Amino acid sequence: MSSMKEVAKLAGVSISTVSRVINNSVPVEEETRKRVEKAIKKLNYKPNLLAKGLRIKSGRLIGLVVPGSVYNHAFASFIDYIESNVSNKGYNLILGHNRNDPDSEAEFIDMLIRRNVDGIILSRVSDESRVLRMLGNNKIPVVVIDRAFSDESVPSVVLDNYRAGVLAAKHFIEERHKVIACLTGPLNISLCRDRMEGFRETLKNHNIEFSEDDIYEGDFKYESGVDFVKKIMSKKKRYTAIWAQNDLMAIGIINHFLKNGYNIPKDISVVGMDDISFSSMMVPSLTTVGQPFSKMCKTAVDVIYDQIRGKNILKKRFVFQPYFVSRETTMRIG
Amino acid sequence: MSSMKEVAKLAGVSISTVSRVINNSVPVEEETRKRVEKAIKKLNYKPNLLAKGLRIKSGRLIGLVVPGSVYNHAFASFIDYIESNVSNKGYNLILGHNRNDPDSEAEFIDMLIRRNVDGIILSRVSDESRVLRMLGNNKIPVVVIDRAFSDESVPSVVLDNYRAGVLAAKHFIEERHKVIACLTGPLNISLCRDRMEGFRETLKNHNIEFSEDDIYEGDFKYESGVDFVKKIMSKKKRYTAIWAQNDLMAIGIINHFLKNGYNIPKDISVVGMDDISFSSMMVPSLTTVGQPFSKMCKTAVDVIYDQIRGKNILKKRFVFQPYFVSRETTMRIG
DNA sequence: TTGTAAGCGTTATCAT
DNA sequence: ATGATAACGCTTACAA
Repeated sequence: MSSMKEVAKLAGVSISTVSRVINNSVPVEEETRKRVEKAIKKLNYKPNLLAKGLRIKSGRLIGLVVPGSVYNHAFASFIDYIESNVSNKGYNLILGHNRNDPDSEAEFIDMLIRRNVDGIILSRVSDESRVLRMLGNNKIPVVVIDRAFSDESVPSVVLDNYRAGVLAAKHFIEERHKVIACLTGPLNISLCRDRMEGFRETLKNHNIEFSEDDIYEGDFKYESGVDFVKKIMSKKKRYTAIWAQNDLMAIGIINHFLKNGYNIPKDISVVGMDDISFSSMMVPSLTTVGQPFSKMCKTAVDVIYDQIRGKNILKKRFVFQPYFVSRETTMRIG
Repeated sequence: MSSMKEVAKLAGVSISTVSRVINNSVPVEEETRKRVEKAIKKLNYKPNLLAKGLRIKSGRLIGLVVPGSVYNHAFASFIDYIESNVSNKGYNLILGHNRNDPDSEAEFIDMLIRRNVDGIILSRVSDESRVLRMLGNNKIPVVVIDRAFSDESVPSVVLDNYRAGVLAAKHFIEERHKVIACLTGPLNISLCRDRMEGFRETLKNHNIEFSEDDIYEGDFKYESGVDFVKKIMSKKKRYTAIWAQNDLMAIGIINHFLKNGYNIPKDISVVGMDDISFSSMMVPSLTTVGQPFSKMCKTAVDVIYDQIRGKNILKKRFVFQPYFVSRETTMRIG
């Protein structure tokens, strides 16, 4: 790699002139500019980003923390969308999985700070308060995606999870279901409770019986859909409709029913959530509550970008609406 | 962020002593070390990685280039596994998608070089020769995963794709199939041709008729499985077994058959390839030829790591064996 | 318009 | 064993 010095020498100018040509910050005489540009081309010179970053205190880097799991397809799209948007803005993405280990998560965030990252996108950190503490002194732009921080000073990009529950419930109501169950995600996660609330209240408003006994707590994994089916098959109550709070669990539910000779949707209707790519790639295809991942990721990056450029983020919480996709795993009763 | 200077001042030593304590390169008196360490802790000092990287010419960063696509689940696991291994070795991962655009790919690799990355992992670059040219001058450790470079000087981690074809064919032979088709990936990709060869030759050795007419070229996407079924349904020839060169296409095939009232595997056996997580999460579960992604990714990172440490990579090509997973989309004839 | 020089936060060479 | 100091490659006052 050639350096500015070499370019300067070849062009017969000082290194600051080279810098000026590159950043065209200050006017440079046309003739010298040409000379410098020729030298740059000849040496195939590209500014070193570490040196630049050290000097201007910006690594031109954005960090993304995701909960590490191959099995959560939703996060695969997150990474994809975020990377696209980040690179569109001329930044690079530095990726870190927090495998639900607060220590390695902290270590990663530490690294980010030490790299003079220009922004950090957090999705599902394992220890919110610790992260906040780490970020406290350094005024690095941050945005939380998918799960809001309780600390309202950090901007977040979230789904209207309550509304997701409403959409799922409404669908069941329209299709005249009366005996309904819900398989939630971990209930210590507030978005799961929000989804639950929307679901519960909508059913209640329509005078459909739905109690604590009809709520089952899962962990967002496929297996927990399977386990759930085993559990309810051993009970006397026969549900006609089930909402799983993510597609993976819904798929587990459907598959285990199918394996046991049930017909979906004739015997039982199932709705998922997320609208991952596989939900339309199965038979029967999955009816689900979708999240506008692509838009959410774009917004997350925009929020970081605005902060970088010193714009005041007025809105602290960017709420997106879920959409309902009616496919083949649900049908009308009777 | 505090700097060495501040630590030095607080500890009452010179900044070089601080550096020595941190890197314990040179012996430092126990008493001063303690003092310095106390200062470090007190200031919560962490070395700036840009400054360090600039000085020692190592960004402690490894770049990963993947073909950008949400829909290829296999690459989601790639990213996951690579990140784990990279971070285990104390490096960070900087991620870039090459959306089949040689220019943005080149730009990304350029960035990597300018960041003093310590290694680059390439999977499916769109323009091999260009990448090689870019890397030519800079002796950055490189490894190619999933697809070997024709230039044998670059180490690669690959699957024995020929063997994958053999495994698929063998299974069909054992199950007494005679009328067999294959849906390949893009045939300009050599690994697709390798898979094809293993498949074809094995069938030939067992005197099973299999001609060019039974080979269909797909593009690794779900839709191409669907299209394939449409195509063969309009022909007179009735296949009893199909090998798709990846799971996504296999799933497309199966689903379209199911939608048209066929029974899988009774009417037709289907084998996929990759063993993505969803292949075991469907009904019927997918019989497939698996790739040991986890091991391959670990090896790729190890190969980079060895190069970084100056070890001579003797073997230039690390070949992994596929494994066969017999599940529910295939059955014996008659 | 251009050049000189200081400084970003390290490491490494040289004295001491 | 420790401290000055140059250097890594860049940006940016300040001077000219």
